[in-house]
Amino acid sequence: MPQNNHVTIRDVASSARVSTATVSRVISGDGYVSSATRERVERSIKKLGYSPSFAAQSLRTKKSTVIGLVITDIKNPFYPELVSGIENEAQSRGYSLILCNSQEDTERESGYLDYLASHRTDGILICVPGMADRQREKLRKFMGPIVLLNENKVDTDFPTIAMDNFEGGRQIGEHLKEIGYKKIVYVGVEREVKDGLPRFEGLKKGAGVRVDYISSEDSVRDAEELVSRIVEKNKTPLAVVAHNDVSAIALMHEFMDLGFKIPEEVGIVGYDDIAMSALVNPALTTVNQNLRRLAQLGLNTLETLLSGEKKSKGLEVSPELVVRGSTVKSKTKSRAKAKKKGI
Amino acid sequence: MPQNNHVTIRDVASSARVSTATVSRVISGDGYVSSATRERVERSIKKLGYSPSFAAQSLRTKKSTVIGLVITDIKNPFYPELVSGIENEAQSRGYSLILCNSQEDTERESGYLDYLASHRTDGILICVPGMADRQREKLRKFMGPIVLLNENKVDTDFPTIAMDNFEGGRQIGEHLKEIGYKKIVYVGVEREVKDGLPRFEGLKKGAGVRVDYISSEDSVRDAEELVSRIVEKNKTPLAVVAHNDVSAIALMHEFMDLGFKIPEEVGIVGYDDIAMSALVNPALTTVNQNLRRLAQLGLNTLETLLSGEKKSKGLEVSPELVVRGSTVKSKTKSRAKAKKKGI
DNA sequence: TGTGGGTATGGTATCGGTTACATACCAGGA
DNA sequence: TCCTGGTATGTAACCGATACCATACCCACA
Repeated sequence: MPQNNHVTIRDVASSARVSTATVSRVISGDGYVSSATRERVERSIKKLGYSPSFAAQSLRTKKSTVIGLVITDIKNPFYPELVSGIENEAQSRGYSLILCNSQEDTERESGYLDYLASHRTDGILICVPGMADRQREKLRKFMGPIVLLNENKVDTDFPTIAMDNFEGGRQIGEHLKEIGYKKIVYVGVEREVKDGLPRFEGLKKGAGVRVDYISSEDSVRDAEELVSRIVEKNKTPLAVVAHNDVSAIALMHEFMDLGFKIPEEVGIVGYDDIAMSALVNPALTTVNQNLRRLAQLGLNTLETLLSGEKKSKGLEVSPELVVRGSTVKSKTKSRAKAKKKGI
Repeated sequence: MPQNNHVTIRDVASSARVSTATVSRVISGDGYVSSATRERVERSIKKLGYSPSFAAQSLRTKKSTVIGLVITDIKNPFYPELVSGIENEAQSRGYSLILCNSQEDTERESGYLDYLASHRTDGILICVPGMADRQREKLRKFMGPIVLLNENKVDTDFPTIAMDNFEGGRQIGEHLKEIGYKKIVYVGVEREVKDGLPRFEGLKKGAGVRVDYISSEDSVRDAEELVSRIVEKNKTPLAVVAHNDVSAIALMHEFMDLGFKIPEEVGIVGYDDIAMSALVNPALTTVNQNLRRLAQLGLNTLETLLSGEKKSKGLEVSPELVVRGSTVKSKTKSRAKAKKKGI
């Protein structure tokens, strides 16, 4: 690696025989600079490999063009999609992201908030259920806009972009009614009742048949037990609606292990539409939460708040059902394919 | 949100009736401060909600305690595991992470390197195959240690932590030999031949039977075509070894659609051991790359380089085979369970 | 010729910390 | 008594940018 001292704006200035002010004008692109000077400066910048110190810039301008994104756990397959959507949206608006994995840990949440504050992050996006409540104090002290993603708008003073969970549930319900399932079981995750309840309500509304509600702390770990509870109490055919795709996939796995036919005997529906859901067998019927839209609205809100306006709070994003093989038997692909390939 | 001006060290100093130097000593915890003064300062800090400006600190000290982590795409399920491992390791050593999604895009790679340079990031971890070559110039100019993760050590001047791909392939091979598959097909991803080739070689060595090599640009998108190529040229039983788990799951899906029995007729092996691999049906036999170890070694190397020592380069991490239902028929779980549950 | 506005550039205070150095007090040993 | 060294605190230069202000030139127009 190169020698110990960074190239500064002064090095560039003296190399191009101008003042630091002129170099600064060249970099920022506003103020008067003759084209001859500009070229000379740009050559020097390139020659020396200069890149301006973010610390100095942000100290002086009191802007960081960085926003914090707090999530629970990047290993939860829901988040990579969200992060990716937000990152693209942020980048296209000139912001970069500090990613904070709170890991469901109050200590870490609060540590990250200090961190974001000391970095003078321009704003914060939070997508951690319940965190706004827990960190009320710290958040109130933060100097800059805060937007909650996927949080219920009624619990909080902060602007929120909510997901329309009721509507997602309703779409699932209608779909299942159409197919003709007479019995539906909703499998919730206890920590996420706030999202789960409206989905459950929507589901009942859309399906118009009886819907049972069961839940556990960790529906993946407990998949075996949940499934045995379901099969003890119900006769097939029935539909199982899980709180998320990972859970749905685990449950589907268990049902298949027990010899149940999917979707004829047991229909499975997930939520989130993670990438993997299209790849499992049968592919999973699920609800796409429209994260791109969420990202756009989130950053829109953040930007309007940054520009000083008061934003009307409480936007909502509509999800969309994605129908796949776990509820609807796909045409016997093997035949179709065999023909196509001439086997 | 609070009023426009941040609390500075001067505000704290005047509130506690000491100089800024004393406040600084309290914060950093070194230098002489009487316990009475320390307490007074700490009370003021808490009262005012002060948190030191990272920009000012890092400008003055020329340290950022931030390291950059460059990956290709957080949506690739291999990465969340890696990111999470590295983040934990980094945090426990007092570093925080800037996550850079290069998206396979040379422009973005180079943009992120500028970004990391201007942030005066203390070091960079790169886990993007081939990037070190493409960005040779920029990397050479970067002032600080750079460690390549999962990159072949022979191609580069930078210290690397490699994954022992040959060994991973070998373990798969031995496992398949033990089961008795006489025919094996390796499905590679063109962009990742550098990892794929040693795995293929290890596979041949371990299996001791014929192994075909086919590949495509995107083995998920092309799963249908790949599978039809495989079934045209081979008779069952055969084993298919994919370059990664996502690809393996997609291929397995296709085989099942065509009516093949897994694992009796077609055995499937993946690579990476992503979380989903344990949840699909049948669960996927795969290779765990021991990312925690990778994270530890990566940060060890970075830290020794930061402390000025020259590190002997070229460490390697050994992977471990994880055997599941896609190659070995699990005991008829349904029976066992039915009994256990008294059904 | 004088004035004014557009263009081009330089000087320098400033952002908020850290740290070298200076100062001052106090206790204990020579 | 004086000196020494540990403890405690303050003063101010400095890190590397930005941006306000000043300066100066040129040209057009009154």
